[in-house]
Amino acid sequence: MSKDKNFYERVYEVARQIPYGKITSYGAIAKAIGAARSARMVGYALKNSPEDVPAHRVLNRKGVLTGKQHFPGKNLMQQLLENEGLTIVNNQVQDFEKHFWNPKTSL
DNA sequence: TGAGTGACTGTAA
DNA sequence: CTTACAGCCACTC
Repeated sequence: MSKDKNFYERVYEVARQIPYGKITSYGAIAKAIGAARSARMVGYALKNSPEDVPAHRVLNRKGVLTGKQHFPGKNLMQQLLENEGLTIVNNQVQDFEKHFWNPKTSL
């Protein structure tokens, strides 16, 4: 059981706010919840994320699908992103900054 | 209780 | 430009 379950829920809450066709980074979410240095934990939390959380829209700061291997199937994450109008080459999103969505901006 | 781990990030070479 | 290293926090065993 987690002591700071609130941390996870914060991550989910922000992740759910990611608009369709947009993407963000782990660090961005971490900052949004006030845990800028816990970007790694964001990814860890997303690993346990419920289905209503679009974890596939969360990438690392380079725009690489680092968590692709954690999704069911082999390239589900990429397919989901491509389905949202994004272009992915070599596990990396093209025009990452262009589609980047800052959680703090939405707050 | 302590050590190990990770869907990361920023800085250095 | 790319590659390497260290710092970071929360979680698991």
